[in-house]
This record gives sequence, structure tokens and C-alpha cells, in this order.
Amino acid sequence: MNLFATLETRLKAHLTTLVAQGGLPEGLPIDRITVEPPRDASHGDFATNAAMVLAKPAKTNPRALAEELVAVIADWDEIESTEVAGPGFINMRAKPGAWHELLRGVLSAGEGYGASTLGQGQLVNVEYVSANPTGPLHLGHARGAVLGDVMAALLAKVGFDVTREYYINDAGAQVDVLGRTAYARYREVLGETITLEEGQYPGEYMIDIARAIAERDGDKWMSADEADWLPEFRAFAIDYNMTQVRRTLADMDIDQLFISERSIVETGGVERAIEKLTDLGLMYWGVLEPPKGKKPDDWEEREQLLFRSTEFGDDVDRPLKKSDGSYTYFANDIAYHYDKHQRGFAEQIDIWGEDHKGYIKRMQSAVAGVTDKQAALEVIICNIVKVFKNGEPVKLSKRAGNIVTLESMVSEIGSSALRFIMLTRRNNEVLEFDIAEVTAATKDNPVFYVQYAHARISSALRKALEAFTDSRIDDTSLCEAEFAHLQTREEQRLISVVAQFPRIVESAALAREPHRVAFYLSDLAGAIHGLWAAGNVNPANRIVVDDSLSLTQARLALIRAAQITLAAGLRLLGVVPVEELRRNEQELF
RNA sequence: GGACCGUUAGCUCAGUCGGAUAGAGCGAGUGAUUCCUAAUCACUAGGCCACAGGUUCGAAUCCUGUACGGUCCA
Repeated sequence: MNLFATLETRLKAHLTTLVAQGGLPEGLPIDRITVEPPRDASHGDFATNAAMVLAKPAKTNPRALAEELVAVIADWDEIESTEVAGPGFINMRAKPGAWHELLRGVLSAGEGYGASTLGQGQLVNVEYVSANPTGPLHLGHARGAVLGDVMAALLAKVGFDVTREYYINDAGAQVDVLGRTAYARYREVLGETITLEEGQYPGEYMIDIARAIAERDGDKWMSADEADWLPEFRAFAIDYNMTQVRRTLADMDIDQLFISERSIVETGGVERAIEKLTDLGLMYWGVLEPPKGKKPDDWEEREQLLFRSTEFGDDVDRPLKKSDGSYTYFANDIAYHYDKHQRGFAEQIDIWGEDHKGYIKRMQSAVAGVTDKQAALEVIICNIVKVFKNGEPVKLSKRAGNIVTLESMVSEIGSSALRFIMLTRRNNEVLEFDIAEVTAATKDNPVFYVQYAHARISSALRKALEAFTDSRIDDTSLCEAEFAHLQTREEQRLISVVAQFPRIVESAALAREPHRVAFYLSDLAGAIHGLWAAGNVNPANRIVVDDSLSLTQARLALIRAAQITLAAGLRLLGVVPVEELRRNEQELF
């Protein structure tokens, strides 16, 4: 059902055979050959760069090689005509029957359309959000959450065996601070006047946590030693926050596996990782150079245990133990990624926020090092999110304590709209959006625009049932439609956009760029709206033509295929397609 | 001081592991309705792809440098 892939595969096979038969020299860059839609639709349906890519290494000229290939391609079943154009492009035009076959394929596949076996069941681990359990999620996390979740869905769609994961940083100094903050608030709740220390968590939610502990335990911790209360308060606060986090993620229809840092640390994961690095000869005792530029006040020359990360592209070797003998955060993170590898993930993808960008090289070095290059880590950075409401910036700050919760925003905007909007910008670009625009029923709102196209098709199907009461217009019956009726410019355009879907999915998955699907869906919706409007201009172009069942069925088959494609794409994004949109309703989506 | 990311139409952004005349939406101009409603469509106008070099059949895309913006480390 992916005509582009079909033609590309066949072309490459033909060239490989030619090489084997001695018609072309060995060692040609056949991988670089692509079959794509030409930029200008007037050039045809498909174009290949084969002749241009191969001409030089094959010591011939592109036009001549193209002419040879054209002679072969012209005989293919799907191809109506071919021509050599420009510097050596081969343009192809498909027979109508090839398009009809494609539409039948979409109708049969349903929302499975676009799936492929590219990944061959290979295990992939996608880790995202992984926010510290020290407070509620904010909007930046939401972007990472959507990006990771859709990335995972895309990889699954193209045949990878995907695990979605959230790493809970529930060990280390941060959560000790959390526990102490909870304890300070606890004393406050029981009547003391307190001031939070520098670095403690000022948010209101910490008071809720303290109150809950006070309700459960009364004042029994007031005279306890820190060694006794800290584990209690820490665990309680982590649990409270994670419950909140899980609920917010669930509101966004995100369900992940949660992995605890503490569970890895306490079962000796860090020691195992360091042992492995030691075995591989990647650990040594040494002294680091002071950082270039201004010398920091706290820097001291000290011999310490270092990981040779520079061997894998990092800027400096990294210490894994602090001066007090405890492990660094980095050591724990290595243990976690090593743990992933031991669970069978040679392919690891992490979604990180912009603020962690400086951490990429060392983590990739660590994964390459500790797995002896058997695993690779890819990091996808998602840039910051800025929210406005009617033009006014909305402040979302964890530190300052004045949190507009993500939870309230999800319920205001809706999971579907929020998810879609998070993908309307490339991941490494700053994303700005206005809540008012995201909930508006106009084409400025891409969510609405796409949903509207989907709803319009449902409407046409209902209309058709009224016009032809006895007719069967289910997908199976529509496969038998007389597709030759599909002739208008708008119909042709829509078919060709529908045909793009599999390659969009594939390229989005391989390039790790989920936003491509969202942009594609806007294009697809545009083609649908265009077809629709053609019926407004000329009633003969309407989808439901009262005096012709045959024509109506052909058009229904087309728009139904388009709707399936829309739905399949929306599902990938985790957006629920709607059958109906009505004005004046509070919640559109 | 260093690392990384970005710079494309008046504005907001796409641009397929280098390909043909660089695209879309908003805004501006003209026109079209009511199968889901103009909540949409069609057409027009708008570009030194930040700048300067380099690589090659061919560069918005790759390399080097510069300027500006951003994030982080220090």
C-alpha cells in the first residue's frame, strides 16, 4: 500500500540485478536512491533521482542512464508514462488503476493503514518525562510527554517493539531536600513558625503533603530524630507527588512503565555498572584539569575515580564518586541506562528538556562505554513552551511556587487539543501558543481544522445514507465502487495526499520527528476541505449526487479512505477523531 | 570563557539522510456559500533562505568563519 516504497524497492532490485549481470559497475550507492513525489505535481506522481545518484560512479551521464531506466520502468504495471526531465530526474505517472488499488487497500486496512514492518520487531526503549518526584508536572514536561508518547507510537507503527518508560529520580539529595521540606511544613502545620531553607520546595502542594502526614500520624514526629523521620517524610512526599504525576499523565492518555532509581541503586546497579566499566578498562584514578575560563571557587585539585568518557566523544572525563564517597548523579544514570541494556534494549531513545542539553555527550559516551558499544543512546531535545492567554503570558514556574498546574490546563484545553498543539512545531524550536486560540473554532486552530475535515466526512456519509437508504456504504462494499469516476482535480489531489501517509509515518519515525505527522494531517485536511468546497461551487462535484449511486459510491470510497487516513494519523498522535462538531458547545473536542 | 540549538515572505512556521521555478497559514487584495453552516475554498501579491567563503554536476540543506538570538555548564 506504500506505492513509493514498492517502486523504490523494485527499482533498487532491478539495479542490483544489473550490477550482478555486469551491466553496471560494483559499489554503486544504491541506498541513496529515492522515489518521492515531485515537488511540482505537474511533473507526475513519482520521481526518482536514481540516474543522477548513479551516473558519476557508473561513469556515464545522468540523462543517458535515465533513458535506459525509463525503458524498463515503462513496462511496470503501475506506470502509465515516464519521462526524463531536468538534470536527470525520471518522472513517472501512475495508471489510474494503481490509485484505485491503493484506495481499496486503505479501505481494507482501516486504521492499520500506514503500518509497516520496517523495525522488524527490534526492541526500542523510549524514555520520556522522567520529571523529579518533587512537585507537579509543568507544561515543559507535557511537551516531552507528548513527544515521547507519539515517538513511541510511531516506532510501534513501523514495526518496532517499543517500551515506554519513566525514570523516577527517587534517590539522592533532591528527594532528601523534598523530605526535609515536607518536615518543615509539617512543623508549621502543627503550629510552629518556620522559614524554608535555600533550595527547599516552596510550592503550596508541600503544605498539603505535610497536612496529610499530620492527619495520619499526629505529632509523633515532632521530637523524632532526622534519621527516623526523613525516610518516612521522603517516601510519603515522593508517593504523593508521583500519584499526582501519574494522574496528570493519565489525563493526557499517557501510560508508561515507571522505573525507580532507588530500586536500581539498592540492588547494586551502580556497582554493577562501575564494575563493568572497570572490566572494560574505562575507569582510572586521576586529576581533572580545572574548567577553562574563570576558575570556580569550589574547584579543588583532587585525585578521584574517573570514567574515560572522552574516549567516546565527551569533552572531559567524568567523576563517578563525590568527595564524600557517595556516587554522582551521573553514576546513577549510567546504572539506569546499563540496566536498560541488560533488559535487551540496544536502541535507547531519551526525550529531554532543553535545559539538559549539556548532558547529551556524556550520557551517550556512558551508554557506548558501559555497553562496549553494543547499545546506542539517542537524545531528542524538546525546547521550552511559552503559554499565553488572550495575549498575556501565563506563568508556570515550579520554583517560584506560583504554579498554574498542567492538570488544570489539560482540563481546560482537553488532552486531544493539547497533544496536537504540542506537535505543531519542530521539537527543537521554542513553542508558543495561546490557550484562547487552541480552543477556538476557526482554521487558525489546527486541531479544529483537522477535526472539522474528519467530521465533514462523517456528515457526508450520514447524508448518503439518507439519499440512498437501501445502499451499502460500508468499507467493504465501497471497495467495489467504480473508481474510474474519480476525475476532478480535487479528487486527484486528495488521492495523492492519502497515498503519502505511509512514507510520512516512516520518515517521521526514522527522523525522530513526530511533528511531521501533525503537519501532514493539516495538509490532508486541506485537501479534504478543497474537495468539499468544489461541491459548493458546482453541485455536480458534491460527494452525494442524488441521481447517481455509482458516482456517489466512488466519492464515498475516496473520502472514506481519506477519513481512515486522518483517523490513523490522529490516533498516532493520541488524538481522538470526532464525528461531529457543533457550534456553541462548550467542549468542541 | 565553553558546549549545544536556532536565524527561510510584513508575522508564525514547514522544507523528505544535497535535487527541478524554495512552500503553507496569518495579515493584505479579489471572488465563491450554506452535503456541517464563510467554522470553509479558489485566485493575486509578497524571498539576497542572517552574512562571507568552501565542497560538487547541483547547496536553504554539508564544511569553516562572522553577526545576532536562546538554553545549559562554569
